[in-house]
Amino acid sequence: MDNILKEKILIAVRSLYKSEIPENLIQVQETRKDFKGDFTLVVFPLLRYSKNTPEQTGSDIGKYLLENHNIISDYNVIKGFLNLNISDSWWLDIFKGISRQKNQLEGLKTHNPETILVEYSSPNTNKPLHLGHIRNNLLGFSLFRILSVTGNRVIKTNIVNDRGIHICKSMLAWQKWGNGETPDSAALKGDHLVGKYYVLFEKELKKQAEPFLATGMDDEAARNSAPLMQEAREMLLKWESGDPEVVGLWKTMNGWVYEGFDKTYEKLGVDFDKIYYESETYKSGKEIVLEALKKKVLYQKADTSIWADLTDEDLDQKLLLRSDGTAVYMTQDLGTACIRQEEYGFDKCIYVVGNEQNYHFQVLKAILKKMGYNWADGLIHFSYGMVELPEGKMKSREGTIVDADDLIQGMIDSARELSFELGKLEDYQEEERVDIFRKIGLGALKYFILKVDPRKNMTFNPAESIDFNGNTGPFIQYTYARIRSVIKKGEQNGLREDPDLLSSVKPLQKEIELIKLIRKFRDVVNESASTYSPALIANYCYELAREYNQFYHDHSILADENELVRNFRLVLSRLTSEILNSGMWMLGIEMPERM
RNA sequence: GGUUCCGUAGCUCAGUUGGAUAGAGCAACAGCCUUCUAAGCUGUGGGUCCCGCGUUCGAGUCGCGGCGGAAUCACCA
Repeated sequence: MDNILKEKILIAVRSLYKSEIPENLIQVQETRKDFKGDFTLVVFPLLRYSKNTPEQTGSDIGKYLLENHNIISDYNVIKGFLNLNISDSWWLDIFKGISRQKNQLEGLKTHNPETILVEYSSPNTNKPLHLGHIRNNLLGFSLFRILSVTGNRVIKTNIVNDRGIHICKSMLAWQKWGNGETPDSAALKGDHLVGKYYVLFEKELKKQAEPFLATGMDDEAARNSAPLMQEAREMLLKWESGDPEVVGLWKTMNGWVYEGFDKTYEKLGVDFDKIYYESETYKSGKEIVLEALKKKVLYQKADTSIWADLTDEDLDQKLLLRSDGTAVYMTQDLGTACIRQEEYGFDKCIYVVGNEQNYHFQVLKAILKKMGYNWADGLIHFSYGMVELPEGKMKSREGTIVDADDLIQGMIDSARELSFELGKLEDYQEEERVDIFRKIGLGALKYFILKVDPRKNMTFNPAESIDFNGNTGPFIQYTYARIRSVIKKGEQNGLREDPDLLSSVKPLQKEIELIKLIRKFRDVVNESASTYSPALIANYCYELAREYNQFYHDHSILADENELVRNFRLVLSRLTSEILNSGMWMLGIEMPERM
């Protein structure tokens, strides 16, 4: 549409001013709400060809277009802006085209399909998931849906950080003070039980570190001097050498954690096609590093540690293997990337990882390229912002971590309370209500997080509950439920859509506004796919729902006396509901039929 | 200190490749349910778009310099 219009304008100005005007000077945008018109041509760039005032240039072009194209029904000029009205029949043609689509996701698969891995979640196995992980999971899953819809082969992967000193801390605390406690005996989710021992470890460690602190040691050194810390390190060494007892405990406790994680993932509605474990991938990272050392891409220091020199790329030197031969974080990421390229031959691998690791991924890519892996160009760090509290970062030591399970349950409970206050769903079975409250509570949570530009840090205030009114998930769900209700009622009264009745309608302004928005859906999805931004879809859905609610408020759908109007509004409503449903689906948000 | 990111209404956030008088929601206040779901709709108040300079016909948007905040610069992950 915009392109068709642009083309017509280009031809018009070229013939008016008899010169080869470059295409990029034709700037068409949607007309602002407070002016009359549908699209606006900015005429300033054309003045050097028209050699005339902005006003005169605008009306010359407007007059030409009005005379030569029946798409244009009217125009007006204000300062250097030519506002064009599109004829009703054109809007209706577009509308009819969209109404014939089987579903609103049809026809989005336009660009060349790629194989894309999306890595997200990536938890540590020593504590439960928190709000930061929720943002990560929702973004990753939504990206998967958006990229799939636009025609790519997308593989969801998760890499679990299941080894290292932090895991040993929980293990050691459990061993010392756990008395054989299990998730069953404690009636606690496995990840929370393990997290409890991690916290206990830190608490005991702090106690033990105090005497050292008193001698004037700094915090770090004091903690390292505590016997508990030394025990934890011994345990890590035992784990790395395969000590059966330690490995056994490690397996048991990680198993508890996975059971707990699975429940949280299920609640969030996210899943994975392939899960990697660092305990399995770090070895191949070592091999790759040793190989690269042979090829002299890397170098070895006197203490036998191995390094990459990236100083000529304005990056530092980076350690890849310690002098004792053990791997660091970067090592395993190198290994994992190579394994993934072998297994999937991906075009892109998108890492959904917080912006605190920007440097890490810059280095990761640089090292792989230095090693000669050209596919490393396809590594993309999807760097999202932190979730912060009003007073700053969440800190486990200060107990300000917002737990994922608690938050989810709290949202579902709030949905129930609000529904009760409003006197909704009273005639429903408890089973059905539970399902609806879950959809609404999670809808509110997910939308709250996904509507924000992923790159930016965002604030969550635990003291203020997440809203269910205004620019929220439930607002959009509510709009959807109302439409569904209208359609069902129409069906009961024998009202069915009739495509043949669409041509002779005279749409009202509000209805045209809706058609414009409906038309825009496809562009928004493509834009969100190319910029990796679910937020665009979220904000679009809100805009559409708001526009529809105004229409719904002002006009009757089923009770209008004109059959043509009833039919038209029914189709308009149906399309709106389908697009809201599709849009929210891409955000991983489910829509209730009633609420 | 170096690098990167951020700074828009009291609060949380939008703001397309630079375009007209910078928008929503929350909170506050005032209205609208005998009618398809009021988790809705309408209205009022609320702004030095951090500051300055520059580029441009035109800057919240681009460039430079400040100020403020965050992250990172580990033989942690």
